[in-house]
Amino acid sequence: MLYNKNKIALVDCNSFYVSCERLFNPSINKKPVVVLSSNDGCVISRSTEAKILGIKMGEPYFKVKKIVKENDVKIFSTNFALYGDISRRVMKTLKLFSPQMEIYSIDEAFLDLSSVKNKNLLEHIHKIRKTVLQWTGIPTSIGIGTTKTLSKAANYIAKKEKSGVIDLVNSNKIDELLSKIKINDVWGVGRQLTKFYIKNGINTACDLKNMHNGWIKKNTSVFGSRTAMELRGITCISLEPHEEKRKNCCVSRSFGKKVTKLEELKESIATHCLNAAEKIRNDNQTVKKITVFIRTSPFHMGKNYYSNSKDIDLPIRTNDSITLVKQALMALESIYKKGYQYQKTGIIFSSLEDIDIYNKNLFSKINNEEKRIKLMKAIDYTNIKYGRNALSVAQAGFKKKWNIKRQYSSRIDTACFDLLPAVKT
DNA sequence: TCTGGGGTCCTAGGACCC
DNA sequence: TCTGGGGTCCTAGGACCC
Repeated sequence: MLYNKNKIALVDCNSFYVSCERLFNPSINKKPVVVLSSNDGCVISRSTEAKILGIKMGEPYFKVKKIVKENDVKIFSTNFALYGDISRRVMKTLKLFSPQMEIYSIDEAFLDLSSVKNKNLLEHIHKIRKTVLQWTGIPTSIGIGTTKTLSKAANYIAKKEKSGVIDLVNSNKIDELLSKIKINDVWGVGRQLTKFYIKNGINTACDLKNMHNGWIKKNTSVFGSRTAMELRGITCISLEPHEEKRKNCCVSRSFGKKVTKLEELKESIATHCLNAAEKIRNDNQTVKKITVFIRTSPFHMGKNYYSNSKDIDLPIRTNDSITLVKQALMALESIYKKGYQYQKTGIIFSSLEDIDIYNKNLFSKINNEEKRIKLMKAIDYTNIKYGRNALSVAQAGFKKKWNIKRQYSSRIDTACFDLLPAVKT
């Protein structure tokens, strides 16, 4: 086996959404803070202080209300405009340390640091951490290993260290450290695999690493053996520095309150459809298949539960909002049933392709196609300038009574002048 | 009363063909 | 009326991620 000389760092922002809110509100530093998901439904980011209080990730807000009240926990609704902007600043800073970088999520990136000498490695990652904090105000943890999975593991431990940094490349205690990671905390091991592994006596990352490869291959999918090999330092998941265009685009929302009327469902589907269409136009893509889905609350199964979806295979690829909304509403009407309390609707665009590939449509059914393309461009431009929904179609509704709850928003938008925080002098 | 949203990849099984 | 084997491609659904 070849000795793997890769050095992959995983930089992960600590309690990212909470850290973003703290940037503009220093009074909540060192206090318990949580950020809620859309519709103020679940806890999706917690400060260390909130974690200590026992608030779990993903827990519904109504279940932790008592803890929140008793401990004066600060609450925020999501503000993705803000988090996205801060994320871009963090990534831009990281890129200076390695052009070979893969943005893995809004708050994580893999960096290829193979060219850094071993003896300088630790110093180097401390410098990355310090720079990101200084330039963006966001605290991070950094783990480094010879594979992505090992860097994830290192990062997991780094999060608990005061230094915020763990180097598994130059470590002779890899097994010891991996023994501290429970099997369900290993990257790539989810609920199902955890159940299976524990049943077979594999309880930690170290157990999995030292398990016979033949056994893993036989009993799990390629996924399982890939993870185990990566823990041994054999690269199976390579770094992908080039951003790929998305292959699917989904826009869905839960309602702020239950909805029964077809008219209101129509408004929501039209709204989601417009947002999705804007997204794919922005990426210069067209769509071939759309799926519309509606459902009542899955948490009250059996009690008049209804969930259905409808696919429509478009005769011609398009990204024209008007055509797409029309199709989506037809799909909705075919699955709508009276008498249900709907909780969520959504739309999925799949088999997306680059627009250039199918630029010319011999059989286009849209009259004046050129004009329509110009119209879409005008809509997108106007909405960027004057805010989303400045220009819309009538089907999307005006009142949107069904719209989400967003009770605790910090209302900071770094791209909107009126919502910028003011500094008193 | 109140339970997020947006992705990717893998696999089994069906449809179809020779 | 009986009956084979092998291949490809597509899709739905599951598992996983943040």
